[in-house]
Amino acid sequence: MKMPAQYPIRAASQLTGLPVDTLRAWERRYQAVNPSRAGRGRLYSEADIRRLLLLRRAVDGGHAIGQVASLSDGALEELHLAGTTAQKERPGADRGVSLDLEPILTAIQAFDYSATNEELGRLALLLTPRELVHQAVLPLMRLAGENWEKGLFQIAHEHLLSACVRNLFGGVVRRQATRNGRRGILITTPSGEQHEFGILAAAMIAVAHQFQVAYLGPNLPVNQILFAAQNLAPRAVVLGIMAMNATPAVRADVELLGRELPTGVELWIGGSGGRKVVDLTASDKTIVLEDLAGFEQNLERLKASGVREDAR
Amino acid sequence: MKMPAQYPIRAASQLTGLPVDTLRAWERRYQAVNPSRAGRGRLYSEADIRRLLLLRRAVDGGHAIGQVASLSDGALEELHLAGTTAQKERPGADRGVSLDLEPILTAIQAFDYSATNEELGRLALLLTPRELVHQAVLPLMRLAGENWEKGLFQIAHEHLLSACVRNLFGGVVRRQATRNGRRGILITTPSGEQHEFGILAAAMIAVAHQFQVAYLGPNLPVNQILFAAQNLAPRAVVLGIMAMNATPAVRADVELLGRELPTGVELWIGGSGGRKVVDLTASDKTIVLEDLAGFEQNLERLKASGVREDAR
DNA sequence: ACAGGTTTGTCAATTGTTTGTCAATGATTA
DNA sequence: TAATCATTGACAAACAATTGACAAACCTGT
Repeated sequence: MKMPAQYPIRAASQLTGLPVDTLRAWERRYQAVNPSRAGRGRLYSEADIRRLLLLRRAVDGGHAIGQVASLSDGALEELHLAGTTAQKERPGADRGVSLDLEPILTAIQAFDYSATNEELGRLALLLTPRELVHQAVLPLMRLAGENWEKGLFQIAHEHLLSACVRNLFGGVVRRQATRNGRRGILITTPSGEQHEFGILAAAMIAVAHQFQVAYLGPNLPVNQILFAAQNLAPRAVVLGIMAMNATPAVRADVELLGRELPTGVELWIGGSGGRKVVDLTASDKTIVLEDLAGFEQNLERLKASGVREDAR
Repeated sequence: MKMPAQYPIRAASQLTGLPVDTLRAWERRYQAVNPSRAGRGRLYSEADIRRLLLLRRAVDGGHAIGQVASLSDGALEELHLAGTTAQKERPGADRGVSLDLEPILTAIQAFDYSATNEELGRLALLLTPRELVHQAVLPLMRLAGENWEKGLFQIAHEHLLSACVRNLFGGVVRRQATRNGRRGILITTPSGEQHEFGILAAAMIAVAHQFQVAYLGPNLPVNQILFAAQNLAPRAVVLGIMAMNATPAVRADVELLGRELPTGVELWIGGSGGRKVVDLTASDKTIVLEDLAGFEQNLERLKASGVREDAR
């Protein structure tokens, strides 16, 4: 039995970034939330925290608390989606900037490490790992890239964002990697491929799908990938390969893996160089992941096909 | 067959950083723990210590001891905690925690990702970031290296450990980096230096010393380091440089930084290549960090010299 | 564009509760 | 006898709730 966690007002304040006075004011004036009142002091539930974060997001987006306080959680979520399109009215606003991304973007722009970290953390609390990747981090990286092209951002801005995201993702993967499902996925990149972001995002998606993830980082020699796969006996080995690194050597590595991996272990290749290193004429168990959606489809397929053997 | 370690109240106080009185008060008033009372005085088990640390973490995170004291260990771990866990320095810490690295080593040997992760997490809970680096991670990396030389470990084993450590460190730095102290330290490596472990360890040490860390990851171009330093206005910029990467280009980078960094911003160079890239004849504000101990000495110096301006 | 009214974040004063710490005392051991 | 620990009682600081108030920001109708 799990007691739903309860948070006193101080903890709620830290988690939401709202001052305690504001928490009380919102409750007193608009009944924005109604935390339980066991004994002395308010106790906010997880749902309350989430709702407060939604409210904050709305308020940060320019809505008046008096107007949105009575909305349902669902309406609050839609409101932010609607806000992204309605944003166009505002002149000079970037297109498609989700409302909740703006605080982060301004934090990055101001080169405020703490603020970037905190806001990212709040988003992580509000969203599932999957949503975090799709709705927050990927758009953020895209926006950062655009801003760089426009001359608004420096490389350092991107490093700031990347470093914060890297730490955040690492923490999430770490927490979820223990005691998740029993289906395993091994994630890494072959020798020569240093880029980590793609496989980290993949790891986030995988944990969101309840897979037990073994994340080994980038740049692992083939024979070692093989060794790891033999020991971990995952359902699939996922490799990320960028186009610029899709060398003949890597292609040979992938072929080797396709041949030598234990039966029952699939080989999935993602990243912009995925297609380049897989020999499509050889119809083996190697699968090219065109994008994250394709990755998720394969995860779902695995989940479905694995039900029987899991139920045992 | 070894007896589970038992700690008298004084030792428990040292290990947890909680005053003796508090330990007794928590037990008397909330039955937060029930140490065995074999004859003379309380004897806390490892599990008790762990639980006390969890409780402390929760309390630091804004929870009331009266509310959380009755929660199970599992529930305590589940609690989301916002970033402000300003881990208080424990007086006389560092002392003989019977650190058993064996479980982790066997977990790595067995290539058990979850177990490695879990054991590392347990240590992280038990130790301050500083102790974690000195007493757990560095020894582990050394042991892994030795085992590799002996042929017991593969490269994959080291990757497994590195990946887990990377995620763990990232999470710790992330949590502590949010408005801890007001003293700032910028940590990164210059272009061409990809190795991240050293600067990550440095970041861990720095947060343990209550510094506000801006960790930007490796491989940042000089002009961007300069840009970041101008924006963040840290007390020091810390660069990690390995001997193999101590190229003339990097040397020029370091010189440039030594010249151009804003006044009041020190430049610290660490890593095995530190000495090679600093021109010792030019007596500027650049400091070579021989090892982590030297790093900590400089941190202490900064802390001491900054007292006045902090007190304002 | 401007005056008047409303919204809203923040602060202050007061009251009651929780919690860390301390002092006094007694018991046991080296 | 000195030292360590347990117990108990006590107390001040920190914390939370409530109410009231205020100023800045924000409408809104002219």
